Amino acid sequence: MAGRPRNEAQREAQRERILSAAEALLVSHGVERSRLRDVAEAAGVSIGTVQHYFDSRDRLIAELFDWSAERRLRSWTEALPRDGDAWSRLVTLLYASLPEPALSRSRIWIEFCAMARDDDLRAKMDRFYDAWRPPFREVIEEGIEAGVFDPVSRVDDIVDLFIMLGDGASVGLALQAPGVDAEQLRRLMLETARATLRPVS
Amino acid sequence: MAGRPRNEAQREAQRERILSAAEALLVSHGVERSRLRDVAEAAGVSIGTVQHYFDSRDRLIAELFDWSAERRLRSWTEALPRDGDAWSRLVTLLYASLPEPALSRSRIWIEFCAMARDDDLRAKMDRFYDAWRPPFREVIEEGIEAGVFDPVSRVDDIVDLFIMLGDGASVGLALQAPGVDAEQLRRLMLETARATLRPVS
Amino acid sequence: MAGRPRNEAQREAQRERILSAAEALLVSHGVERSRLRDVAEAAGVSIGTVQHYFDSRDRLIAELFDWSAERRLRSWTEALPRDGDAWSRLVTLLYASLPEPALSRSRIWIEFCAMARDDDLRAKMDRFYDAWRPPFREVIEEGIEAGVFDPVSRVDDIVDLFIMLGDGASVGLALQAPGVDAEQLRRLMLETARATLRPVS
Amino acid sequence: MAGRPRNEAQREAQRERILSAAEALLVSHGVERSRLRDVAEAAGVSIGTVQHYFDSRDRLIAELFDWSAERRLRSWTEALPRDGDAWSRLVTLLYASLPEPALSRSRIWIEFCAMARDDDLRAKMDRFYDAWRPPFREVIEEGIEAGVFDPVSRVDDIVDLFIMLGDGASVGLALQAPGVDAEQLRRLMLETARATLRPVS
DNA sequence: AATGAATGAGAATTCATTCAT
DNA sequence: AATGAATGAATTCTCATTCAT
Repeated sequence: MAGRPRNEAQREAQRERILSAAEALLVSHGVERSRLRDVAEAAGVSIGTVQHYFDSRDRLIAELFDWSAERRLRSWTEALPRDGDAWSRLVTLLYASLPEPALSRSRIWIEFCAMARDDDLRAKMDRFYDAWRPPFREVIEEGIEAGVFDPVSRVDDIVDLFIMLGDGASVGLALQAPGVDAEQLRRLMLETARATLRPVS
Repeated sequence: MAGRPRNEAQREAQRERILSAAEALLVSHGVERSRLRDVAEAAGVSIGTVQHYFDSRDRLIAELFDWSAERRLRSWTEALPRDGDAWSRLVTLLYASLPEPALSRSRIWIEFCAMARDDDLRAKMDRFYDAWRPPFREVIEEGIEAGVFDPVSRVDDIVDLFIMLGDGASVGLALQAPGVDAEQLRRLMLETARATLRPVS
Repeated sequence: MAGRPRNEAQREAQRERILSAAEALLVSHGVERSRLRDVAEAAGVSIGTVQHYFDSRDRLIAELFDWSAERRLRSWTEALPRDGDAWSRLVTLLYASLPEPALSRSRIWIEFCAMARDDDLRAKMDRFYDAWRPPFREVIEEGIEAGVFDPVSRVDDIVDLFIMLGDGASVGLALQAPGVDAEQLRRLMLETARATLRPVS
Repeated sequence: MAGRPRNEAQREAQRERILSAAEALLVSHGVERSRLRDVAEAAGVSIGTVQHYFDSRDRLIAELFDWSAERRLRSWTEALPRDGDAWSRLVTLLYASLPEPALSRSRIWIEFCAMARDDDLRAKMDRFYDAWRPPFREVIEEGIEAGVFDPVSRVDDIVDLFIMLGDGASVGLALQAPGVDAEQLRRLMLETARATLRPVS
């Protein structure tokens, strides 16, 4: 069947459709078990179309990572509160850093971490990893300046601690480990923040 | 070359040899990139021999996980200090829970987490995940009883926090994220432990 | 060489081409000796193409049986004479039930019988086996009503007798047993029919 | 484990044990699906032992055919009645030619027929096929001389007809075709014999 | 633009055979 | 005599990629 000429918006919609189908597939079957053929089927297009849009499987995966990571980061930064006191803003940040609500978030994240052995993807991951730091740092430093935080250690360490907690939460969720759920994770984060930043009540 | 009958010990040695070679391979190339052929070559046997011992690639991977997980756990529990005060023992535990010394250890661990999609492997992972809790709990409770710990929250939460930190560290190491290294991780763990358990100096 | 989109008819033609090549191969070499590679070569396509159309070797064999059995049955029922007296029509039926003209036909037939161990194929065979009965029964009953047949036993038994003769003929032909050939088989069938139906001259 | 020296009888017993296990396997899984390994397991010996006794898989199959065919023929000839009138002796022969009682008899027979494409086995099968003729011929000719049979056609044709019926019965039984069972087959044989030999009552 | 038939390289799997013990 | 570890050739299976339509 001959294709119809598409304007930019239609092209983009088609791309998103394929990416979205691919992401769902990666979550449930993993990267290596997701064949181009399945992606095409799930997206309701032909294999040829997938390759028309993404050239090769490797590029599809790479673009999927970008798309996925960017979406996650954006949805996080959009959640950044502009007002309120430092503590309440930090809590919002912490909660938003949990790979919630969908379990799929943690799965895909872990999957990408596992793939990050080739330098190309790892460099991307690093940049992504790094992007989490500034917002945390800002709100903490603000709290310190405002005199409401009394951190037990260096700010940088506390920032990295929060990020590690987010990653650890991803692992726990992806494993669906017994006793690990969203509520518990939120509690752990809160308690850790309280213990390390010692906010004045 | 034809095989010779082997006794049980020799059989087991051969199995270990293959598992060991396979682990090294998985660590450096990842699960999906490790072909049977490479495993055989690395172990210095034929592909047929690998399959003689493990039936299929899938089984090899599965058994490798068991073997790997068990070894990691054992090496951790063997590191459990029998004497000393609660704090120094806890520190030993925390340091030992880092997927050190080989950075590669975290890689394979994350890889296995990513694979834990099917219930079979996930159940195994869960049990493994669970095995980390008791030692932490014991030493913390001991410290409390001895009056040297003054925890800021429930013991169970602190235990899970430490485990999450270990997982988060694995992710950070696997990604070789900038600024993340063994020393920093040890520092973070120590500070977190200090902040949440408030050991009496 | 890349494939081109094909319409339904072309697809079917390609399928038939492969099936036909496969049948010829199975006839001459047997099921187990016919490798996918040979089928592909005989059909003038690549192995991948065979698997594109039939998924797996097992499915190819299964579909080949369906295709083969249906063709044999159809060619038989198409040979059913519409006019003439009961006796001459019966003779036509009997002759047509011989796995002639190709001796090879009996080979593949016996091969399929031998494979009919699993219930799936056996059920198919049963249905196929059963399909031979009605035409025989009809012509015999017609002859009885017309008063030209005077059977020595129940019609159903005679029908099954003819079918068994057909199968026995297949075996004899497949074995190329000494003294067994198409002409002798036709004679045997005729004499048996005459002895059991006692047609009025 | 070192083998014990065996006397001739023990050797033969071991052979029979393997052959017997192999036969059962062929019946249930077919020749091609029966691996040496399964035979060994079924016989309770090692693969090496099977090959010690039969050299190669092909020889095992070949010897299995001999053993199986000879056993079937012997059990048939042993059933040959020495006394009684021609008709009752013929009936005994006919019944004994059915691959009864075990369904496995027909299965293995069909299996061997299917294999008989290489000349070596086919020659053996032919000789085996031929062996059925003399006993039938003798009893029929004796009946004719005694004036109790009045055959509708040449004796040779009637003999071959009976043999074909036996083969057809094997096929029907092997397929477990609906309506085909031992009793029906006996009835069909009897009626056919009566119709073609016209015994004087 | 879209399709999917065709390909073939790469990987896993099967299994009879060899032979040291 | 008996074993079964080790092998490797033969085969099937997987799947991204190419490209004519």
